[in-house]
Amino acid sequence: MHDSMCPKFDKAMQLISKRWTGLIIHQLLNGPKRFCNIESAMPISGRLLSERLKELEQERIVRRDVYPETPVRIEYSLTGKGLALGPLFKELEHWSHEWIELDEADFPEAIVAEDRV
Amino acid sequence: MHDSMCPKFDKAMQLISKRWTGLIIHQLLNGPKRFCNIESAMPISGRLLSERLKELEQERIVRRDVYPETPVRIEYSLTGKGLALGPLFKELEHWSHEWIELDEADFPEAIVAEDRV
DNA sequence: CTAACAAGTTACTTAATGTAATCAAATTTA
DNA sequence: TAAATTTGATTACATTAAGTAACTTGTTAG
Repeated sequence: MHDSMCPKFDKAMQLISKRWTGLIIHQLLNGPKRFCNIESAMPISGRLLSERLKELEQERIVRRDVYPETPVRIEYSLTGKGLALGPLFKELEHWSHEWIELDEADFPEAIVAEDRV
Repeated sequence: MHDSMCPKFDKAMQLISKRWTGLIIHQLLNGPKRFCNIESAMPISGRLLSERLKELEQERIVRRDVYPETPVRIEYSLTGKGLALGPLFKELEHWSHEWIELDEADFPEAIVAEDRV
């Protein structure tokens, strides 16, 4: 009978627990970024980055500013709502450094013998 | 070139941003729970709950205790690693109450006229 | 014997994600 | 003038993850 005692918390959880959303917000906590900056900062595809940014814009977590230079420059930045997530990500950083231990499988681009066969 | 500057943070994000994982941990922060308790506390299927609990057990975030009563009772609880996520969820609760505003679509089981046709 | 309960598992459908090619606009370059 | 670049996307298609419902195992109550 899933009571979901708090719909606000549920919605926040839905937002955060959508793939890539957290990493995108974390990137923008370091200041405004352009599409290609975010794309090259994590292994996300253009398709999903575009989709996620649109969702975050609709939630008023991210703002999209168009600079009609040449070539056009579009900057993504956090709104107040987005910036307010800063402490949460600081907390996740803290937890990860205290409790996560890495094994070989956690190094995403490890160069091992097999790669050079 | 996704540098992923911190593999520990990346892994923490992967854990948290997997569907249901956050809600399961949040449930267990209120004390040990059995399979059917968790299942009925959120709209997750037995299939996925079983899968997620196994993953969390492997990450040593959740502990599984078997009580050979009749019928058998199995209790899931948080380890120290899991309990250490408490502040993070407190922070998410805080953020959600400050910034999330609900519209009709966010009430999961709203009873509207159409349901009674 | 039949039903019920807890904690799953299996088979199958649907939705989300990954991959790669392509697009439009405005220049630069050849 | 035609081809090539650059940015911020979008489309088509393959793969993976998630949702749904029926079934399993072991035990006990009726």
